[in-house]
Amino acid sequence: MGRSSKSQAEQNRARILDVATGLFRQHGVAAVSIADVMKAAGMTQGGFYTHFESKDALAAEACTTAFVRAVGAWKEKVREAGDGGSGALRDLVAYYFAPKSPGRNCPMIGLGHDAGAQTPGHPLHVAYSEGVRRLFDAFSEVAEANGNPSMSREQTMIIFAAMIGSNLLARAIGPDPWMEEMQNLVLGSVSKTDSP
Amino acid sequence: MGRSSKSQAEQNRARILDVATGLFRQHGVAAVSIADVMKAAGMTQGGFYTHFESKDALAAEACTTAFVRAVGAWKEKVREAGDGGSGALRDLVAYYFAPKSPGRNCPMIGLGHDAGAQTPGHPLHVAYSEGVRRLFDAFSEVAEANGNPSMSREQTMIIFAAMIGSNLLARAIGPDPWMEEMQNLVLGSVSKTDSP
DNA sequence: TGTACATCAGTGAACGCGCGTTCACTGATGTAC
DNA sequence: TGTACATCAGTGAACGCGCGTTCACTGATGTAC
Repeated sequence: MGRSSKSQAEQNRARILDVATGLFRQHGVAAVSIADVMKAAGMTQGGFYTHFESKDALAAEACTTAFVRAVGAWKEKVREAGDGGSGALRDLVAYYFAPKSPGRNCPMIGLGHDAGAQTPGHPLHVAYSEGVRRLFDAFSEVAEANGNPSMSREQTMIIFAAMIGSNLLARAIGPDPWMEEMQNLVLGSVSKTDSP
Repeated sequence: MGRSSKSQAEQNRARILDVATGLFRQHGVAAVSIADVMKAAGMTQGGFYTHFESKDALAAEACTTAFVRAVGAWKEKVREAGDGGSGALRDLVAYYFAPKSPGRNCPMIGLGHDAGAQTPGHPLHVAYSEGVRRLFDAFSEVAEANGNPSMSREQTMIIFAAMIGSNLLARAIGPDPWMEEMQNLVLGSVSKTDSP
């Protein structure tokens, strides 16, 4: 196999990034090797460095991609729920809790450890911090447009944090009635603020 | 240096476990090597296997130790706050958020990724799951004894989850005004349920 | 449009390195008499 | 209580392995005429 065409190469780069984004969300950056990524992308590992300078560079780009996708998925869910419907936030939280393909796991949880291991200013750390902000902004926007004036910034932040915390435990512990109860209670706390 | 006395060996084993527990809480199991642990314990790496069967076995034991210590620290904080004082839960949450020595980081966050990577039934996974339950029980006990009948199981679980979620983000992002705001709001939500 | 050649995306073996673990060895400890 | 010897906690070098990265090579792609 010789040189690929320019468009084929672009496609290959996109595929590496796509596959890496999913694997990193599922296992974290440190637990996934370049060989894993390239194998999943259907190439040999040597070709990696044609497209990315280093694993670090890929991690940062994949982190950005993961958050962009998560924000996109959230906004689409809200659109599906209908404009300004008062249950939009509840639907969003339910979607967040719903079992998804492993590559669509919450990037705040999947990449949190790797981001925290970097010094501030490191590209992965920056990508993560900005990603979290964008996810919260999307969440907050839905909470505000929820047609419910009593949904304070405080409530929004607490539910956001509770959603993440319960999902962290659920992912670590696995299927468990107690974890389901916790998620249901968090979900229920959204509904409570729904009626004016 | 030849053979150590029986009591010295016991002390050394305890020291390895102690040091490993701290390092694992801070960095996670996967990011810490046996050489790191033994160096921190003041020994060479070969001696490790006199005391533990494998890194896996150490990880499980250190996980148990981490949660036992966390539960102990929580109970002591509550004792310091005074018996049944209505602000005990708030003090506990404030303590949870307070910056601590890295080896005292929340084990639910520090070990969550490693525990989640194991199959159910794996010693580390079991130790983690049981540890989380015990930490929640300790939290719940304080919430119930808080002298406040309006602190429902729902509120208890949500605050517990929110506490974990906001701390996960805070650890990943680092010092940040927005993160402080989030923690203050979570902390504030405890106070709100304090007065009957 | 054809031909000759430079480019470079991708291959696959190799690099140095750090990992978890093993092992021959040491000498102080614990024991038998 | 002393002496002779077996035990075994701890040392430090080595093991195989997988990691991130490099590199000589390949041959289809893109370009110059």
